[in-house]
Amino acid sequence: MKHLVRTSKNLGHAIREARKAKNLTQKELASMSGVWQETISKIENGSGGAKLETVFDLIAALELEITVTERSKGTSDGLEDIF
Amino acid sequence: MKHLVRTSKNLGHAIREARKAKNLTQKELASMSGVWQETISKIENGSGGAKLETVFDLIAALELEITVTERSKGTSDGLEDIF
DNA sequence: GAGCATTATGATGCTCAGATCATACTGCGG
DNA sequence: CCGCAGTATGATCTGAGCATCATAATGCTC
Repeated sequence: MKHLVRTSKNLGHAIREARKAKNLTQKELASMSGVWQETISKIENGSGGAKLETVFDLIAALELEITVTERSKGTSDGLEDIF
Repeated sequence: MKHLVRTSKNLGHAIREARKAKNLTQKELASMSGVWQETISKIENGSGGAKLETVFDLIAALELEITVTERSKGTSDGLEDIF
């Protein structure tokens, strides 16, 4: 699954889905990533600007990857899961 | 061009390239995005965890998009510009 | 190399994220 | 219901990002 991310909320959503897909609890992710469970909760709910570093820690622990590309002009090129 | 991003430094690099590709100065980007030129400089040089919001502001102004996907197991699937 | 444009660095004050602990809320199984 | 696992919320404190201004360093062009 591919997540187009434009806001903190989007990112939080993507992270939550990835975590659930791996059947991890916030607490487990916390000990894996070094980020506190409380902080993960806030980030997943998109509660305001987290720090980049923190997000990268989570991304790494969840074995996700982030790519930056030029915005596809034709709105959606079809398959992304935009939310 | 597609940038695989794992660290703040990567992101900064991607942002700088995108800015240059659009022939914008940091100052111009600053007034477009509402982020200070000094802050842009720091972010482009990957000087520590910027805030997500700030980065999203730049991403939006540069008409880039961020996608989050599962990490491709087979190292590189070939074409990304990893740095 | 002078001079201007661009980018980097330094200092300060405010604001807020994150660490930390405690606790409240929300399912869900029994 | 009750209790437990999971998640969210609240408070405090510390540290760091960002706005802001000033200035230094760098890069170009002539």
